[in-house]
Formats: sequence, C-alpha cells, structure tokens
Amino acid sequence: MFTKRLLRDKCGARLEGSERRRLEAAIGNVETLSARTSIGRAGSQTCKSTLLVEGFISRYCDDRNGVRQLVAVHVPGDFVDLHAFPLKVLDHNIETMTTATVATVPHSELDAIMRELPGMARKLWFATLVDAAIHRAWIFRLGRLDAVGRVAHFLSEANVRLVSAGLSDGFRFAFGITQNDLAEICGLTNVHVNRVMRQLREEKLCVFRSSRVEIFDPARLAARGQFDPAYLYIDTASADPILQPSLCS
Amino acid sequence: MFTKRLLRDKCGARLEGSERRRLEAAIGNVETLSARTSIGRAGSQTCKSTLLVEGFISRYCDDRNGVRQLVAVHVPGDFVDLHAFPLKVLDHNIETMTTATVATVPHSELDAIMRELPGMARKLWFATLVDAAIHRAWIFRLGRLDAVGRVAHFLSEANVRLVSAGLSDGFRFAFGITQNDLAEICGLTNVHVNRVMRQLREEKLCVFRSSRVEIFDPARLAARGQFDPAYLYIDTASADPILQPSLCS
DNA sequence: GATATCTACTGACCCAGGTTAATCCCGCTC
DNA sequence: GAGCGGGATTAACCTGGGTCAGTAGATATC
Repeated sequence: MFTKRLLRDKCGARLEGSERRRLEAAIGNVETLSARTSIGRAGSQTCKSTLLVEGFISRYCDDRNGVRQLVAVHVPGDFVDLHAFPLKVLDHNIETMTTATVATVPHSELDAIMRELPGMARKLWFATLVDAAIHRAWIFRLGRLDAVGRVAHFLSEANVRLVSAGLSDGFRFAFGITQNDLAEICGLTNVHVNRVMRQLREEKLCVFRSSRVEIFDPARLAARGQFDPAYLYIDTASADPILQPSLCS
Repeated sequence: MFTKRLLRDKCGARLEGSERRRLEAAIGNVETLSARTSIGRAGSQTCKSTLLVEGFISRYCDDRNGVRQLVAVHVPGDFVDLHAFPLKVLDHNIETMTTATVATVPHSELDAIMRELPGMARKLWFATLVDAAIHRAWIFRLGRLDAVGRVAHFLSEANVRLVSAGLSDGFRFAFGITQNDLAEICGLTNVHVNRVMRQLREEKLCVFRSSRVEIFDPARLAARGQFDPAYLYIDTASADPILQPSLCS
C-alpha cells in the first residue's frame, strides 16, 4: 500500500477505497534512492509523477552563485511533483534529502484515472493546492519572521505534517536533514541556524540532534513562529487526536 | 468579454472559443470595487470565485502585530481565488489594491463546466498551478535576494505579466500601488523600499512615480533581480513579440 | 589506528536593513 | 488659499544576521 498516506486526514478530499486501489494499480515502479539524488531538473519535461513513500524530498531553486533556496520539503504521503502533470515542465529542481522510497505514476495513467473516476480530478487538484497553501506560509515565514521565528515555524509545520503521516508522536520525530538544509529552507546561513538552534535549546523549546527533532513544548514553539496549522487543511475533527490540542494560539 | 485575458499565451492551456463562451455564461455578476476593499477573509468559506477584469488585487497574511505580508498580486485576467473552488476555505485574505472590476463565478457553475467540458478541468487546474509557480518564485526572492534584488525581481515579474495581459509595452505600465505595498510584497519596510527606489533610479534601471512604473532597461533590471520568466509559463513562441528578447539572461 | 570527510559549533567583525522621527509634496476639501 | 491627509523622502542611529576563519566531534575508509 504505497498510497496509504496520500491525502490522509485532508478536509473533504480523502480517497475512497476504489480510488486508492486504482491509483495503486497505476504505479509504474517503486525504488529506493540514496540521499541527494536528483529526481528532476528545472526546465525539463516530465511524463510521470513521484509519490513519496518513505524519506524526505526537497524542491529548490539555485541562485546565480549556486546558493540554494528550498521551496518545498515533502514528507511520506506527498505526491511530490503532481503539479508536473498539468504543467508538464518543471520550474525548479527536485532531489532526495535522505534515503527515500518513491513510487512513480505515469501521466498517461493519471489521464486514464481522471477519465474513469470523476471525483479524482478534484482530489488530485486539491492535493496540489495544499502544496500551494504551504508555499504561501513559506512566503509569510520568509517575509515577516526573524530567524528564530522561521525555524520555529518550519519545525512546527514539519511536526504537524509528520503527525498526520503517523511519523511523529507530536513531540519527537526522525528528520534526517542537516542544519545546512534548515538554512536553505529558512533563507539563512548555516552559521546562523546553529545560533538559532542553540537559542531554541536554551529556551527549552526544542533540540535537533543526530537527525532527530524533539519538541519540548509544541504550543510555545508554534507561538514563537506564529504558526497556525489551518493552511495544512488537515481535518482535525477526525485526524489523529494528537492534533487536537490547539497549536494555533 | 470579461474572460479575454484568462490563460492568454499560457503554454498549452489556452481556452477554446466554446470554453470561453461557456465561462462567460457562468459569470454571476460584475462589479467595480474601490481600492482596499476586502473580498475574502482567512478562515471563511466561499461558494464563488473571482475573475479580475481590471485593476489589481492582493492576497496577504497578517502577522501577530498586524504587519502584512502579501503572498500574491493579481493582474487583469487572473482567476484570483480559483483555488478556493477545491479548497473551499481560504487560508489568507484577499483585497483590492486599486479600484478594480471583478466578475464572480459561482462554484456550482464551475462544477457544471467541469462536467460539460472535459478539457476545462485541466486548464483551470493549470491556472492555479501557475499561481503556485509564482509563489515559488516569491519564496526564492524573499529567501535569497537582497532588497534591491527583490524589488527588481518583482517589478520584472509585474512587467512580463502585464505585457502578456496587454497592459505594458515592455517598458512602462500603470501600477496604482504604493511604496508601502511594495514593502509588503518584498518583506521590507517602506523606508527601505524608498532607499531601494532611489538606488534603482540612480542606476538608471527604473523609476516609479505617481502610480506609473517605467523600466529603462528590462534586461539589466531582470539580471539585477535574477529574474527568469520561465515560471510564468508564458508561451513566448506565440505571445506578444515584446516578450521575445530574452529577459532571462 | 591514521586519515579524510562531514556536520556541529564558536568568536570577532561588519554591514544591510530596521527603527524612529522628521520634513516635504501634492491633491482635496471647505 | 488655508488646512489636511496620505504618500514620498531623508537623516541618525542601532541591531540581527552575514562573513570569515577557525575548532571539535562523529563516521567512514584504508
């Protein structure tokens, strides 16, 4: 069941059994890639999309000097480049951040699915729009938060998304990324991310050691990053109870 | 013809005559709103989407202190909140920036259109994904460019989008926004935007006076902002010839 | 067990952009 | 034509985060 996490707990867009089975049948192949493997390049055409089963994948743009800005981080259950199905051409690069297991779905199969199952078009569209909502949150984070706020916001987001994926208990999760990755996510330097992590540690908000994040006080961390999970469109009414206590305040 | 600019020049997603007529028929009402009129609030449900006919509209998030970060600026021809059709709930606010003429399309009509015209689902989906691609460019801009670069990048983007809408000749366009708006777009303060505008003026790159932008050297301005229009998915092969000279370099 | 590599971590210094507080300018209203 | 209000503009000052130049620790390789 490679699609078991896809659209899980998403407001009004959960997959029906038949839809899930059809999508499973559409999977071309499944493979495990090592960390830092390129999956797609800006400007390239694509004829298939990638479903992330295990591990983490980034999407990023390079500036003129090769300095990287991540525009998205994907967690298991995400349909990483579903947007390439309508767009056809990529406007950014895609790369595994860790060892990752991915399932690929040919666009021809997606065409067929959209013809066969009328409800799927809306649900797949929905999935890409949640990514867009996350983009907006990232714009807010970069435009209006200071360094500590940015890191706090991102770690809060990662925590909620991983709870929904069943990969965080709400306080700790495995996250095989480096401080340098965090810098490329938050528009900072790795040196300053290190200062920020020390501060978060000293304020007893969270620690990030040997690829594991531990959040001591999710509500305070969320407040520090002005994080409100509404943009993730997770249906808290039926989602994992760990998401119930408001992280928004 | 309220939809005449919708998806104009977009790579492989242009509307056919019949599709355009059907969409025109779906328009519920058309009205002209004054500047700074709210169109939608974060958290609210919507049952219709707004097509921008004339003027400019912003989408924004407020931080805890009420400081605003714009996440999108819409130009005539944009389907401003089409994403609200699948998402149903807004994760941000929408407001006119200038006097604006808008046409609203009920979601029930969009449902009908998707049933009647099978090709439309893909094209509407495409339109929302171009917005997402623009979000990604904004993330890059905020994360990796300095103040002058951010403003140069945004003005280059605005220029190309307005050329495609037939509202810029490639060098000058009416843009009824303030330096404060520019600050809220670029994650800066209005004071610093003013310093940036002076610098752009002194470097003979562009001026912004009484609601008009004049770009003296689009290529140099684009280079200063590391702007590459690929993410706008404008089909340069058939678009307005003004877009032909590469702005990307 | 020596070496290389990667990531975490730190201090010293500096500058881009924020903050504060004015002034200026222009179009509006009465 | 005086007064007003919103935007543009500027100067003086300060600080958050970048830059540079390291050290330290943990793994992997031979």
